[in-house]
Amino acid sequence: MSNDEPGPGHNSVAGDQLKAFCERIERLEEEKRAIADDIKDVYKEAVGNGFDGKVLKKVIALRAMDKDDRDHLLSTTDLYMHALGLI
Amino acid sequence: MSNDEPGPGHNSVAGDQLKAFCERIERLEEEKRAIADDIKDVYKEAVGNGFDGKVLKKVIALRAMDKDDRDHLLSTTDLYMHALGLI
Amino acid sequence: MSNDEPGPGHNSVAGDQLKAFCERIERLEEEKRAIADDIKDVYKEAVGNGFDGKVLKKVIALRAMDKDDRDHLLSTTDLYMHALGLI
Amino acid sequence: MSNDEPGPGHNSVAGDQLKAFCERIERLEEEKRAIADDIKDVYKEAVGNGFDGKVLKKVIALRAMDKDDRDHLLSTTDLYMHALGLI
DNA sequence: CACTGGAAAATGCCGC
DNA sequence: GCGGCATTTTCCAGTG
Repeated sequence: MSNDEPGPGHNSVAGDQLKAFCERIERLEEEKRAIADDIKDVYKEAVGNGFDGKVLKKVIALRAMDKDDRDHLLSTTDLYMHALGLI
Repeated sequence: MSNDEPGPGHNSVAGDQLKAFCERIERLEEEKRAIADDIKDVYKEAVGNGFDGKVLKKVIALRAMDKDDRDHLLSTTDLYMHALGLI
Repeated sequence: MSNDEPGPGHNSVAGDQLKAFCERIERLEEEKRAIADDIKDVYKEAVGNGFDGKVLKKVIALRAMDKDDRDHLLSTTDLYMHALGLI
Repeated sequence: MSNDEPGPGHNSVAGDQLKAFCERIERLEEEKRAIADDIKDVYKEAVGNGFDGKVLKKVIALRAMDKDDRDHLLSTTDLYMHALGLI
């Protein structure tokens, strides 16, 4: 070992620091996972109430956009669908 | 529509329910995003302290596995790498 | 090892087989990557001709669906957007 | 309509161009899908011959890296795993 | 400002 | 048939 200190073991400082980082990240990831599960539950509840989960997700994405972007997206999509005879 | 009340519009009940689901999901997604940002910050801090972020992520994934799976994975990987002359 | 021949090393049979599998997969992945690049190029060409790449991708997905699914998706989306005042 | 020509319909030029782009992309995507299926088949064959598919995928990724990156990755991972007592 | 790499989301697949 | 997992795809940030 590269030093003479008593202590818990080799490279203990960096090792402890590494472990601390791992634990902080793991804790946060656990929280994130819990929220992701909550989101899934809400989708399930919505589906259970007769809503279409896939469409629900789409409209939430549309709500997140600013109005101009959303209007452009919708009108261009419409235009292309007509040109292709999809509508 | 199922009632005769004056009101904000047709299908207001289902519309309100839909809006409520959207808002619950949006709120949770906001929380999730905040935690994801925290995770990124911790990674940055670790990198700032000299750790390799990519490797850190890998070892966190290994820590999440149960011991048997991890040992099997590591030893099999080693075996294949030797067979291929990668090591 | 299962024979007495001099040779490149231990476990050469399994090692050769492993290497062969790797090479077959790598070859196919290379082909796949080349086609993915071609697809990107076509999108770029379309954008260069004034089309909106994102919308183009959306309508291609719609074309891939069968008519009933597509009609249901479009009408439900419309319904939800109206209910939310997005349209 | 902005012209008086007989013809298949409004905006037929852009519409035809759009359709042509769609068809080119769809054709390429079909090819890509076929190759992806081939890759899956090879993995299945490898697994049928006793190899571990997940590990196989990992070593293929390692083979794709250049030697210096790979060596650094492997040694750093080892270092961290020891520091964390995973090995 | 295009481009690469990496994170997040969406889709599809498989086992239960 | 459905939930969980893996792959794929999409998005975004960092970088040259």
